[in-house]
Amino acid sequence: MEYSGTGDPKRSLELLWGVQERPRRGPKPKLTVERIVTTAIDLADAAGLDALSMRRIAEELGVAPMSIYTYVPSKAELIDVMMDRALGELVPPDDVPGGWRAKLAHVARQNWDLYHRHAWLLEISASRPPMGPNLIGKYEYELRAVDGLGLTDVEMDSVISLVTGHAQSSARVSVNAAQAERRTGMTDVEWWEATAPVLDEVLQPDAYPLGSRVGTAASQAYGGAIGPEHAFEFGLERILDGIAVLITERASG
Amino acid sequence: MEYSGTGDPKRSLELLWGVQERPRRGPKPKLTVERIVTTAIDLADAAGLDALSMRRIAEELGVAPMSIYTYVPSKAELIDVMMDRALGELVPPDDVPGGWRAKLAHVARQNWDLYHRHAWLLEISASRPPMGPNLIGKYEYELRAVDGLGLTDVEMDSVISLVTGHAQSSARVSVNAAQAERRTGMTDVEWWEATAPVLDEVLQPDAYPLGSRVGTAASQAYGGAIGPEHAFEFGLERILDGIAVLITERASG
DNA sequence: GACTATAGCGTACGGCGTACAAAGTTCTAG
DNA sequence: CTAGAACTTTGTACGCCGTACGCTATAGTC
Repeated sequence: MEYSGTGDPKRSLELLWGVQERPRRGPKPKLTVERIVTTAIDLADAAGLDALSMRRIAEELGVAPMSIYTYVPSKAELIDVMMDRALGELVPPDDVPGGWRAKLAHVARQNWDLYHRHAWLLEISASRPPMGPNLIGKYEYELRAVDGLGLTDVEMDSVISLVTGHAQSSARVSVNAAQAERRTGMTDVEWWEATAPVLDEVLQPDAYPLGSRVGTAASQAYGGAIGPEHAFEFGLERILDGIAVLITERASG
Repeated sequence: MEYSGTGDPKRSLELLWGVQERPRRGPKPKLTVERIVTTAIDLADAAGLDALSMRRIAEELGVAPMSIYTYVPSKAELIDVMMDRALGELVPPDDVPGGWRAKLAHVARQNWDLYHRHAWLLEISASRPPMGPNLIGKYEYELRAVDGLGLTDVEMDSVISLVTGHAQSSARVSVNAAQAERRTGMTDVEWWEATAPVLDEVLQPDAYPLGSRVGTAASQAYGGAIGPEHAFEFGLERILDGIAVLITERASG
């Protein structure tokens, strides 16, 4: 597990906002923070955060491992910058036609997509969020989706957290499922074929009637890759319905 | 990041269900899987999954590191067993008075509490779930909370995923916030005092009007430890409202 | 008493992040 | 034009990690 926000806040922020002034002496730098971040994101996209090592980044850049530390205080700060960079890919909901509901759905799907493009975002434990331009911008335009509906400020914040949290947790399931095969070298079918017989030996017949019935139905209806996406859309509809109830209450009460 | 379900499924299941037959020869084992799992859970509770190493467990048990591998094929399987064991602490919703709504709320809060007691559960990437008695039991009794309401099997599954997913994602925020101080050696106040001035220098005034207003309101209303819990309860209410809409549809349609 | 299955463990390998100090490079001050 | 300061690059080393391998000691079976 990698942790964000463990470094010196001042140094982190300078990095995130790119406010380091050009030094006036010394040899020309071979690299830039930009190039390091781009390389690191590519590596993490391809192989996950576990496979992202300072040595590996350096190798990719044709440089000694320790050279990276001239540009970035530690791996934690690098990951902060990677994260903020990735958030810059999100498309704000402002131009989405339709009311709050369509805009919130757009926000959720943008987040869902982003986690699939950069699955390593799900491996970061953001104790203290990297306060970069893109994170702050994200918060701002996501809030605009629910502005002017009669919700309190605190409710607006809660609604955004709920919707983005749902996107994150659904994406986690989806991404894990997609990665399981690569990681274990075993397809879902192979895994189940190895698991089911042993499970049958150990399970009392009809000990779990509901679980067997529902589990079978669910896996048959949306077996494989469609399952998590369906769960995401299903949950999103319920959540938006629930938010609609709140908005109606506030409007009529 | 630690991964579950990466080992041989057959061996994993034998471990989870405790069906290894007692060997008939050789020296008396010093340890049991039980003791190893208990020790590992205690260590993980205290210091997180990162600090849980085979060497550390062995030290705690007064044994050489490699001895653990007599009982457990690898760290991945050990974590599978730890996870299933932890799930055994959950209290089923059957005896909760009230209808589906009270029962689902109970399920959500049980999950929320569990993640706080065993924060390391959030660090496990469960690509293939450990099919132990407690995981299977959990699915069964959670489904009972929404049985007989006119929902399809697939909908029942989706509802449970939604509720437990919300508990997990809210707990993740809460746990991260609680751990941030220990991890960084810096309180929230100190962190913000170091962050805010640098941020002010770099931010255009009024560039983010909504974000500033709402962010301030949210952090003042539920500053510190209450924030995540409020977000959890808020989200739970919205989700249950949304599920109510679905149930009403199914009943009337 | 011989055989064998099993438990326990010492050693070693290849990975990680990064502290530290030495060496090389470029600019500035005098 | 030169000396030294500021800066970049890098080699080495430390202490962690999971665990493969093979040896030794032990306990049950024939």
